[in-house]
Amino acid sequence: MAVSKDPSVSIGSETPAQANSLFVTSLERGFAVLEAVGNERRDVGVTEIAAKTGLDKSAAQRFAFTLQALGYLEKNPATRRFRLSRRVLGLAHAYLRTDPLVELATPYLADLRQSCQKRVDLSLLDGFDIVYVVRLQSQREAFGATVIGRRIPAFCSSGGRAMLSLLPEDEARALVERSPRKPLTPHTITDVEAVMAQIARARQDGFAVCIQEALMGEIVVAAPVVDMQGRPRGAVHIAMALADHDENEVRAKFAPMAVAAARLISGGGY
Amino acid sequence: MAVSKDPSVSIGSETPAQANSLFVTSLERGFAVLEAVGNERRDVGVTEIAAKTGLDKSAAQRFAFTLQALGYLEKNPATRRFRLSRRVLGLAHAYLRTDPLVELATPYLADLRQSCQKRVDLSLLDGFDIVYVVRLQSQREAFGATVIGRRIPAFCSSGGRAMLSLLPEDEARALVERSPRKPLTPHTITDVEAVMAQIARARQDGFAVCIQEALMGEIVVAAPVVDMQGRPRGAVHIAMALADHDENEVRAKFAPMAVAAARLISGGGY
DNA sequence: AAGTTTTGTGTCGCCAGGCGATACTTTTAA
DNA sequence: TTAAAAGTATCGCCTGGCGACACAAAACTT
Repeated sequence: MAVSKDPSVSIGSETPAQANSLFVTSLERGFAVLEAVGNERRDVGVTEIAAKTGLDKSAAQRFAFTLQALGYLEKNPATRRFRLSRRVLGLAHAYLRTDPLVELATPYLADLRQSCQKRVDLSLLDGFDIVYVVRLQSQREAFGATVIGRRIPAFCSSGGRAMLSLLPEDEARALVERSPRKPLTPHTITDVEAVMAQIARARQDGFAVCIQEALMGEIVVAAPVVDMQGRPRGAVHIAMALADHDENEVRAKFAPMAVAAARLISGGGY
Repeated sequence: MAVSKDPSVSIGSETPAQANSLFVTSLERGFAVLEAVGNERRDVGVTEIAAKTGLDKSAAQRFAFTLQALGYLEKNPATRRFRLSRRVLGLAHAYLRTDPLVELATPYLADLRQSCQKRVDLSLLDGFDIVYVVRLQSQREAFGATVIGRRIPAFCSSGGRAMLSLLPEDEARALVERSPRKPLTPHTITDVEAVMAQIARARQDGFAVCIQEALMGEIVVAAPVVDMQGRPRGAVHIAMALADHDENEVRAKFAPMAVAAARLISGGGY
């Protein structure tokens, strides 16, 4: 689920902050089970769930059973192991229908995709990562299905840097410093100062460009979407193959398109 | 969340079946709250959550608080009301990365989109509905963002009819009869016999065509994906504007492409 | 502006829902 | 065949969560 090593779904060490009396532990445990299952590509059994969540076997059994009864998990009758059910897509759909920024941005993104003929994404900042919330594929990209919900570290994504460039310098720096900066490709810039320089450049330009930092062969330009107070709310990405377009062309031709779209969305009254 | 009126998230009438001692009620309640919030476009407060779920105000408060603490709900500090958080996308992403059919189908769908230059979808059957799990947009469609997770009644969708055509006649009929058959457009066929006739035709043809039954101006052809036992596992859709293509062209040109793709996916060892 | 209603927040004692140890059954591995 | 491991079922204890109530803060009304 997480892009990095997966910061343990475990319950073991009681989340200290939420010792609040309103906190319903069972719910937390249920979600821990759900995420534990979701983190594995293969089906997982109750023993393994118990191990991954820190719950004992009985609890794992009960929560898995309940999630299955609710339709969020499916049980393979043959192996008696669990996997996520299509049902979880319902929540994502509800979110996408609900979020005002998504609703507002979608038509502008469609126009942008139409005019640039490249892959267009909308991402949001969430903790150390950006999350893709909308993806409009380009005509010919064969790879990557719909990566809705995918998370990428903000420090090495164009969208992340675009958004960070609008935060106060110290906030941005703090986030970069505290972020696990595991390189995603050989080209990922991980040095704090170097990343901050990229962010500074983005602040000047009004957009950020990343070259093969998240995915080999890919160049991405992103412009930030802001709310009425000027704080970053998201980012518009245009992504393409480095084989087809060099940095100069991206900055000269595509960056202004991303900026224009982001500005339209920002001004849309969100 | 549901496409129809929304069959009440309510807890009130204890789900009788799941009186099993393994069933963890708190989890069910938590999800009821989550879905109650997701069903509304606007933010909802604890009182309203209580009303919609049948929980009392205290319970609604506790679950909403907990879901917020877990990151699945966001609280607007101004209105003190809740909405779904982007966090729910994580589950969808995990599902899409996990499901073997999705993984298997994606490259074939990309090829199909490439060759037909239309919108291509993959759907699964779930209860009375089909659920869209993959969508590859066409080049110029301006509408509809990523409708991952959207549900459409099976009886009036091409994918649904394609899948139903491979079920035993009585099973298919039972599903159609018991399904709420509220028309989505003036062209939606709701008469059971008429729907069964469409399904019979699909059985013969190996694909189903729907014309403006789910969305005005849209014509869709779908072919079923089957598992090793020949039971339907999903459907490949090709959708386009009725303004651009008539039924004859769709049947002659696009149907074979959908069938071929579905067959490749079916044979992919799922 | 004062009153009135509605909605969100905080508290607390009671008790049933859930916890987890244990035992049983089935499957997988050796 | 045997053994180890994983899934399933049971059950008494006890604590987590339930829900009635009171309080505070908005949001309407007049």
